Amino acid sequence: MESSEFHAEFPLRDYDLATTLTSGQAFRWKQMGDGHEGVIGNRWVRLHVQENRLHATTTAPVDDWGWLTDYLQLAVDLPAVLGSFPDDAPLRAATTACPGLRLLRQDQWECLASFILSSTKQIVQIQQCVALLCERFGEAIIGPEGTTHFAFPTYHRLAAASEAELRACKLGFRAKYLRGTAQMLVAREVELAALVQQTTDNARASLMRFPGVGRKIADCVLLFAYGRQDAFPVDVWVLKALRTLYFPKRQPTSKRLMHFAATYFGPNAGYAQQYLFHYVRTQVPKLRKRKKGG
DNA sequence: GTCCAGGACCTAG
DNA sequence: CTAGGTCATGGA
Repeated sequence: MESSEFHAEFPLRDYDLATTLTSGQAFRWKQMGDGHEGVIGNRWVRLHVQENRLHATTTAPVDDWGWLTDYLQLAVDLPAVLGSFPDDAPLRAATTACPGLRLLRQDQWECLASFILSSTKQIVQIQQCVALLCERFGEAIIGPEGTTHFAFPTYHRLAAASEAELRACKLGFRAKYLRGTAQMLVAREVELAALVQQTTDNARASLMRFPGVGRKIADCVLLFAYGRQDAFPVDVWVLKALRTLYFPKRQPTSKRLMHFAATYFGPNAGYAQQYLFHYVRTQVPKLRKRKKGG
């Protein structure tokens, strides 16, 4: 049986797709040749950019591409976002270093589950864990030429898995957190869809009821899945960015740093955070190597 | 071998 | 309230 492919094109402006897909907010994208392949919901998709046009290919018929344009947030006016940032040297450097870096709008459950896995793990390890979870617990999806891919597992499926099965996906101590969260969702103790109507503070408090979800992971989910662009996740990299770029001499307490982060960056603080995160993670190590080698 | 990774949680002071 | 230990696992 011959497999069919379905194609669409979209104009792209101010959008670095490769950097965005691999910037540590989503964990299922693989660079393949001149494009990226991944799974959104229960669709396999290949994306590739040519001359300011996005070419998308899937293996299931599509009558409405909203699932893709929404995921990629193609309608966001990036210059307007950058224009809302405070005008300071660190952000000028960060936005210059990676033009076109964007925030995605991901599935709420997948994002929550992925970031429960993320604690004290490197991005490559998170990708490994997510891939294992999908292979072992996700629904099969038919890709191009009969290849098999997997959707992200439902919380019903993960709630039914044993802790040992989850640990076999290299989750370590995070296994019981993921299982506990899945079970709370099955029991409807928290409804992810209902958080859309809540204020950011209330939604954050609801997310932090899940085991393994503290302030940082809650903010990641608010930012990457709920579009709360004022959410400002502070991980070890962002902490390093704040300390070295904004307070190189002083050594503020972490409480004061958090207060600075929560009040300084404005309505699109989450975007600023993503630029700072990517900047210190990619540029600062280079500067170190130069110093060491030269 | 050592340090560290998109932390959370528990305990002790 | 803050500080420190613990939890797994693998990359650099």
